[in-house]
Amino acid sequence: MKLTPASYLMLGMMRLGASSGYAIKKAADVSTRFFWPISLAQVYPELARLARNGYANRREDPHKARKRSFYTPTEQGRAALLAWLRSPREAHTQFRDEGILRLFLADMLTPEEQLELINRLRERAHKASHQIRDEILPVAQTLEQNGTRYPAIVAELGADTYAYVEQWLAALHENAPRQGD
Amino acid sequence: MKLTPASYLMLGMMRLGASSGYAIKKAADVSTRFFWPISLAQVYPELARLARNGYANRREDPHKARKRSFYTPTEQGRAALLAWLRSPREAHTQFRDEGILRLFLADMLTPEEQLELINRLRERAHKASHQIRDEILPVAQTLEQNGTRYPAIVAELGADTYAYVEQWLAALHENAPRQGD
DNA sequence: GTGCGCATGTAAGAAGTTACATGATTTA
DNA sequence: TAAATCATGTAACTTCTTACATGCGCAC
Repeated sequence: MKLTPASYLMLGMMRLGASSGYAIKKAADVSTRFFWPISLAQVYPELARLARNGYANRREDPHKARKRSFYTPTEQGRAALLAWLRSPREAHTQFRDEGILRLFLADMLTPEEQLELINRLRERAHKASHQIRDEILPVAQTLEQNGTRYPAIVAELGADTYAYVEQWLAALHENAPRQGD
Repeated sequence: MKLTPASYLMLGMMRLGASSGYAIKKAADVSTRFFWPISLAQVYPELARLARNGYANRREDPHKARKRSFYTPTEQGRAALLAWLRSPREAHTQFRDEGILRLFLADMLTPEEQLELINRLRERAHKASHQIRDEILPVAQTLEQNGTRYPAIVAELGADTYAYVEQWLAALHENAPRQGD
């Protein structure tokens, strides 16, 4: 059975204290959303798959009509997570951004439209940076109190990088290429 | 018929002078690869779809045994591309990065392993920045000579952003969080 | 008692990838 | 003449998304 980055994300979230599918999804929404978003329709089947293959224990809450399941990594699950973290295997990355694609083709627009587009992209970077600082970093900082530091580091990296892009686009807007430059 | 960002990418590449499926793929590899990669198995069916629906003209090279097709955008295709460029519709973005996901969960590693991981990510950013400068920017700069400026702007943005991340990770490596900080 | 957040799942489909299959043309 | 590159396409598969369906529990 092949584990994907989403599998490791989920095993990692279990280790950070999220034990139900719903909780894992909520946790991802306030932490990994900017570099590895997941959807509920992924989470439930993948949890079942992890349990079926010995990477997670499933424990059901019996005293409710509607059953709820709690998951914890097995020894095998913890070992697999650690092995992946240590593995030098080429990291899967995919970055797709329709906004940058528009900018790439912006020569077809009028100079005013070009400035508008640059401005929209700048605002988008601003918003991303602030969302990370306001919604994601505070959660990471509570984790920091019991010694889990990297979620906050990653959040800072994200917020700083978007702030850098924002500033870069602001400078481009100032000195935007004009006819005859 | 719904046009996707990949459709617009392909219409845009046609306008920049790439007229065959193969040429479009090659052009994307030295330009949009970092923010909208495409594969040949996407390109050919999508070109057929664009032609079938009136967004592109297909012209076949007849004097060869193995047929080659050249595409140009129709009036409808050019209009659709322009409308999309101007549209304020929310840009589709997806950023998935297994390396950052590893960093997010790096608290499970030993301090030495953490430094190694940071270093690998730093090197990766270094490589990306240089690939853009060495392989993508020069091509964009030849386009600049006939007034097409934005490909070079986008390449600069990419190279600078990766250089910023590289530098950020180098600083993290210097001041890496240690037991007892 | 109604709406919202918690909670679990399935179904259908979009988008993209890798591998396969084929053949032409160029260059060392 | 062999290898690399140009060139076009299909098949099978993976991953992920949206929409659907269901129901609990609490707060107002």
